[in-house]
Amino acid sequence: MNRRPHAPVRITVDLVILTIRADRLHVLLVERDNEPHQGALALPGGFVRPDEALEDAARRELAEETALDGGRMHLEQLNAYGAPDRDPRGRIITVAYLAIAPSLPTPVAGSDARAARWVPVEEIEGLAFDHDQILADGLERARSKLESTTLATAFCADTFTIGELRRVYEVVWGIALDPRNFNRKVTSTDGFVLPTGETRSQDTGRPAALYRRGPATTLYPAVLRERLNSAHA
Amino acid sequence: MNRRPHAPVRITVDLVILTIRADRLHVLLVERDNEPHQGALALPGGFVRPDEALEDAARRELAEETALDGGRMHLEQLNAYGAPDRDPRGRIITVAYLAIAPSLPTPVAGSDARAARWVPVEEIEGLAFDHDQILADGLERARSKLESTTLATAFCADTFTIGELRRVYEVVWGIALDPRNFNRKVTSTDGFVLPTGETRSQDTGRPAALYRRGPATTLYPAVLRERLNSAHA
DNA sequence: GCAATAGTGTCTTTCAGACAGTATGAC
DNA sequence: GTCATACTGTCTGAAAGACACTATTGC
Repeated sequence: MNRRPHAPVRITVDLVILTIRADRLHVLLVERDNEPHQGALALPGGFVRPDEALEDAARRELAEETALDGGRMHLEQLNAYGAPDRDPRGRIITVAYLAIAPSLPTPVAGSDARAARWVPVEEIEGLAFDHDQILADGLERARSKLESTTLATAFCADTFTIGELRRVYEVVWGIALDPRNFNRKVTSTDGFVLPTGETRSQDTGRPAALYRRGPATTLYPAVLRERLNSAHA
Repeated sequence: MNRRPHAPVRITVDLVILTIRADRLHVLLVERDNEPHQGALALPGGFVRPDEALEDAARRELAEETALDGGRMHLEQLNAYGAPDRDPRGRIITVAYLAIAPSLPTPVAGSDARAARWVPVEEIEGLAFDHDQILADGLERARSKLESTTLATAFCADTFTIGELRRVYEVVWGIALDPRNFNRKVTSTDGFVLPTGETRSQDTGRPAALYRRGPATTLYPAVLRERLNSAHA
């Protein structure tokens, strides 16, 4: 029935690495310096080594690209993409991963031989291969998981203010949230954030209390996004 | 840097096919008749053909295994599993899919050369390869998506009663739900179910109104499971 | 003083959860 | 009639959303 039932293919991992810079959601992109799609922007990634687990390959690429301690960063598998014609070099299946990086005090640059740079997500179009689709899936995953998990804290440094956490939600969702209701919601959700007892002065206004991540991973009740559900005829 | 950067691997799709039979959640398993794991139970699956998209391969296997019209069944990608030692035959990466089949009036049996059979999920242990993990991930995905999507209707026939839909939730979640509150919730959620105007008599009791799937795919507000969140220290 | 942000309190509405009571069939 | 299930209505408490108000800083 099968012509070549054990058709050999090659496997890559591609990374959707998200961070927030200057109140905008950015993704790390590389400029391709080889064919195919030479010169086009693409998600960072690379081939999986023969005896390497998929997540190990993703974490290796993550460390190479961001020059950060990838081991402490949030990393989760997104999806596998395997359309037969997705890469002109042959059958290449990619397993995409979503990574969340904290806002970096020092801008990361030139960490790798390749020219990697942070690009605001709303300015992105026409990525190489099917990377537009992968990016869209990564964004949707991140937006969705903000609701029901503590993923938002992965965008923050070790300690953060409630205002910074709120800005994560606002930037990733692209909507404004009521600061007062958000404050009540976050501090009353058991295990979401823990007060450190310290405060931090801003440019202006009252200094904000500092928090660190709590032990919770899922949120109940969830932080709700909006009522734009598809529930109508 | 890489020893063999383009290491060839083989790709399979494995299927977690869920259905409800006699008020119990079942998954379709096959008995392996080849090494490795000969004689052990495993998820149905097979190699992806050279020019076949991943989802096409999954739908093909689904149709082969269930002898049903796989085209109308719910099918979604679950995860990729690629531990280097997950298959003793070499580097084999599997992309798992979750399929939901309606309760079948006629028991499906002997649809394929292989001995496939429905097994209640609570009786399953010791599947071949890493299929215990894949099954666990599939169950968790299904349980989670019952909350926020209309996935539950995929377990039902074209027309169904609210009681049948409630039994889907109860069986998949393994908890009891209040029939009266469930009824109010489902019928007041816009686009979830549409009344057909017809009724169906049961063995006993008042005949129930029949509904069909509505246009909604996501539910807002969600149908909540329970408060056993991990939000405590 | 003003501007800006942090944080508290209060009211309203929505909705989950509990449960009384009625409706309609089979026997 | 009894029994079983379908369905409606009502009450309560939890939590989201709106928003007035106070607190603490830099200027």
